[in-house]
Amino acid sequence: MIRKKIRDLIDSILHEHFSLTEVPFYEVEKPRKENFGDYATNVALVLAGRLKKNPFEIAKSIANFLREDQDFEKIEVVKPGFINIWISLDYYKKRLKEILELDKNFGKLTIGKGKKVLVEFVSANPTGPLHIGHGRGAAFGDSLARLLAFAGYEVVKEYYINDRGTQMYILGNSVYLRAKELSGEKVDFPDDHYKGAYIYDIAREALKRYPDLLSREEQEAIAICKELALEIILADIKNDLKRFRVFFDNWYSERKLYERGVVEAVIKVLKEKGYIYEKEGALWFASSKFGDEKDRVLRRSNGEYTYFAGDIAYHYEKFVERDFDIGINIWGADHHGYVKRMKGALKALNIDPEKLQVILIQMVNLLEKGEKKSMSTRAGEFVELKELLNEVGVDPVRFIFLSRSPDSTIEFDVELAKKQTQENPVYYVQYAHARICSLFQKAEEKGIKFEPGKIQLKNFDFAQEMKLLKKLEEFEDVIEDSARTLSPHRIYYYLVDFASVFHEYYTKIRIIDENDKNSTLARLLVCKASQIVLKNGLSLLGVSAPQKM
RNA sequence: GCGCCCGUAGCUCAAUUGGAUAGAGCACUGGACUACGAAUCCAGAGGUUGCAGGUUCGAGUCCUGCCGGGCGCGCCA
Repeated sequence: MIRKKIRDLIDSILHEHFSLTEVPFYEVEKPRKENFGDYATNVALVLAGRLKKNPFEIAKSIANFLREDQDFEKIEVVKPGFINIWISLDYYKKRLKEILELDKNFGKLTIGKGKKVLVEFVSANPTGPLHIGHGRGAAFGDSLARLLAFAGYEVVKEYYINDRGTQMYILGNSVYLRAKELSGEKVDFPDDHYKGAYIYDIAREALKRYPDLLSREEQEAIAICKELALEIILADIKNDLKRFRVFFDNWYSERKLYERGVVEAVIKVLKEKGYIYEKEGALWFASSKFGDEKDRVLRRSNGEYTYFAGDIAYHYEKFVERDFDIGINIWGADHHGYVKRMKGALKALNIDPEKLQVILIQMVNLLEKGEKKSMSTRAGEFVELKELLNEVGVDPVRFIFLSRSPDSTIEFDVELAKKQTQENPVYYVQYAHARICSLFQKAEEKGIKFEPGKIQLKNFDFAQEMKLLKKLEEFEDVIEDSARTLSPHRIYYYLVDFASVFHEYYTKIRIIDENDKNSTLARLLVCKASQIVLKNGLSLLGVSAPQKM
């Protein structure tokens, strides 16, 4: 964490020698160009205005203090007032051994300070199998959760199940109607019902389990169908997620929220605050007082609560009863209009809306034979996640989904994804890991004992290894930045970059040289550290790091 | 009409959150295996960051206005 060290050092210089009590935000970054140093800072430029001094002079003065530290090889002051810093080889050597000692824990940070974070994601309605859009949300949420835990947050992963309400009823009725159809009855299948083929499967199962289904009273039969559908679909969803290496700590039932009376209780709280009123037989929440465009219905005139009512109760529990410091909701971008009312509800309940961070994930567009396909669960038109996993595999799918910022729409060309397995960047990164594994096997075969603690680094100059050493050092910074900006895709780019540096090194340098065991061991040390970084990085994305491939 | 997101190389996307000469992969052209894995490497070509203004030491990034695309605007979830 040399970057943090630089920042701490500059902070203390500013306190001591510039008598600044509060330090404004400035950058300590890895410059794009090598000739601008290993790290660079714009601190002098930021301070120029405040101190009313020439930034170049400020930079020179700060640089002089920095030069006293052993870990820096060289410090330069350039043009408008950038300070460019080169790190000493001794520092990197020291770090190499630390990486090996930390192993699985290398990259772990404490910036989360143990804050309790609830990451809620997928939460797809249990009205049909997961499609690839859900897959993106699943990969993202899961990876983000891993990342935050690694960064020192206490993370809980949760799936909110909408197991009640209108859509569930429609699901039950869809199954019921299909069951009738299967028994030879002619039915009018409404357009707003679920048309997927899986409904027939569930209907068949219903008829099998309840042979007298159709002779029962209609509402009772529909209720039976609903429960069965919920059970089967939820099991299917859980199964897909498990296969996709996505595991939840909690499956949070909306229905149980009602059974515990939370919804009623929260509405009562809102009523006492005067934000609830009745109009046209419905119960309304005055969300427009809190930034929403208009007021929203909580209980419809037919007595049914809306989804929103349950969601308010759910979030109330999250922040009040369950005491989470941060709630991160990962929603499809089509739900963006929902954010304002949700935050409005939090404000009304005296909960800081900043505690809730909603990440909107853009759509996955399906391109099949050059044509865009609409994806609707209701119409039964979608590519299922399991189908994609069958054809492409878990690792590539996760890797592709995590390669983009949530803000950007993914154009998913199904044919290309199926065909492209060999050229997928995931193999590029995994290959680097497998190569290292095979190196160690080779070394063992040749009788080279790798004992990190005993390796002598004094006579090895690391000239060829510098690029790798610098890249290794970056890992923790990447974790920090990814966690701060909630951007797992940054890890993706780092890993591809890292693999590239490693492949280049591997091609250029003969690592195992039986005639020079000392140098061989020094090089193997760098390889071991690289292996650790690749493995830890891939694991944050939920992608495997194979020994062989 | 209003709101959110996007517009960067032929295609798919990055860009350290306002930093220095905008980078990768795919595709294309040419090269590298009698040595640890060629699922690799090296080199080349490819750009007025949608357009026009503005803010400042400095803009792909922030502000305003256009243009184009996606999504949403229910007593559905």
